[in-house]
Amino acid sequence: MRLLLVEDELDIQSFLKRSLEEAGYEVEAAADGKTAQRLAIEGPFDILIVDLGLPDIDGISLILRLRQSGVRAPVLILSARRSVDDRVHGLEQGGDDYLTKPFALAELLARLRNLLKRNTSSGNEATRLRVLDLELDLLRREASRGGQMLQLTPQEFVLLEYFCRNAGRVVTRSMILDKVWGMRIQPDTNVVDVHIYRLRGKVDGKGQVPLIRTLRGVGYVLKDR
Amino acid sequence: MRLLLVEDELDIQSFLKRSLEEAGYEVEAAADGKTAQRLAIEGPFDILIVDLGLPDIDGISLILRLRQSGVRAPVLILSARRSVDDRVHGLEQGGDDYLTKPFALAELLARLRNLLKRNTSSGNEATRLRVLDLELDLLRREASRGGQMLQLTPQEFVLLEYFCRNAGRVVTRSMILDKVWGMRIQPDTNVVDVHIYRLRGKVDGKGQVPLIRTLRGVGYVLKDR
DNA sequence: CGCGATCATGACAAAGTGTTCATCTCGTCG
DNA sequence: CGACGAGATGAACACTTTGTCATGATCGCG
Repeated sequence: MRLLLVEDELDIQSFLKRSLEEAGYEVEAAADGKTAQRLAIEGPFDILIVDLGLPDIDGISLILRLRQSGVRAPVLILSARRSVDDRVHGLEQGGDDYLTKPFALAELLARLRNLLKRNTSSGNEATRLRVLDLELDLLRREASRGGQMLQLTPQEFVLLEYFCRNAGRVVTRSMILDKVWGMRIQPDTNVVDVHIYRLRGKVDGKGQVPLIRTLRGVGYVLKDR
Repeated sequence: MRLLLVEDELDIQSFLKRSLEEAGYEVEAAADGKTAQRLAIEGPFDILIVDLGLPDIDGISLILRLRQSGVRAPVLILSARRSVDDRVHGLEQGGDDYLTKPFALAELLARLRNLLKRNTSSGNEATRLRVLDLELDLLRREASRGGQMLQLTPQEFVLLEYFCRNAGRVVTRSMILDKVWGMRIQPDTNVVDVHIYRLRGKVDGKGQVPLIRTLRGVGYVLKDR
């Protein structure tokens, strides 16, 4: 595993380099942005560790520039700042991670392994459901409507998932009870009604086109067109 | 869609037959188990509706016998019994469903559509994680150890899922905080400790080999061998 | 229009979750 | 060995989530 370490404080650099080599990485080190950029582009690396406090260039800018140069390897960002730069969060979408100093070496190593694994394994295995402008991420358990995140409770998510799997079809209360709550019989409960009510408050709120329609005496339908 | 209706009460049979035909099904009807068996084996059906109260043979036995004869079509079981026969639940694994009388016609139709869809679409898309004798069903949010169901709360499930995804690797508290709780920084919380404690009570309970090991000063590991 | 059934809604009770605090346990290191 | 510090354990509390219940609104039908 080839690793590029970008760290300007030389004592920290040498300490990390040694530790990383002991952990089995093949480490190249750079103390400033310019060197880092040159190394990163010529030699292919599996992963980069970048300290934000570089003398010649802002760490974030360096990373962005590397990305533009076609460097795809994940970056582990080191930062002394307690208050987190928002731009760092943005970077996480690109498969990066970060760590604030001081940190335990064990944690650095664990995060490196994590980044490498994430990158080599097949892409993110999100399972998604889409119905009109409704979107569910089944693994993250997150839902959104029209791009707007919905703040659903776990149970509400399950209910909405069931609706989406049966979009456009009538689902009766007892079907919902079966599949969402796993109950048979129990004639005297209105859990379904109540949860539909709460779900509507979040999914069909203010000014939106209502998606959950009631069929009196039968059940409910989720509109799918 | 060819449908076999097995119902001994003739008034109900004719009512259902008519209704089902109006709903677009091609319906054959039988009033006893022997006739049902003959019809089921000769003509191929897409779906069967079987009433449990047959005169000559127990409905469940009929279904089992049909299965042995190679009938693969899903069965919707009708039952007058309020108290549910356990064997019926067993059948559900085979892609069947059931309904207790009295029922709304709309519900019968909805369940038929559901059964047909389930059968035609690609098999169940459960996403599973396995570590030793631990098993997680990510979509159902159910976990078991050694075949024994674990009664996990939602948050405990998420935590255990994270452990399983990183089985055999060290995970630090801050990694867990990041990925399970989505927090950065916040040095003064022991949510992780407390939840590990609660999770251990369920996963590593009584006499079991402990799977969650503590690495002092570092974090935790889930044993994977 | 008025009645009854069905559904919606708000209030409440119970369970789940995160925090804080205090006390124990046990490895590690001087 | 003995002290220290990290982690485990357990309890108490506030807050959220979830299910139940009672009541009010609404629909469909005569």
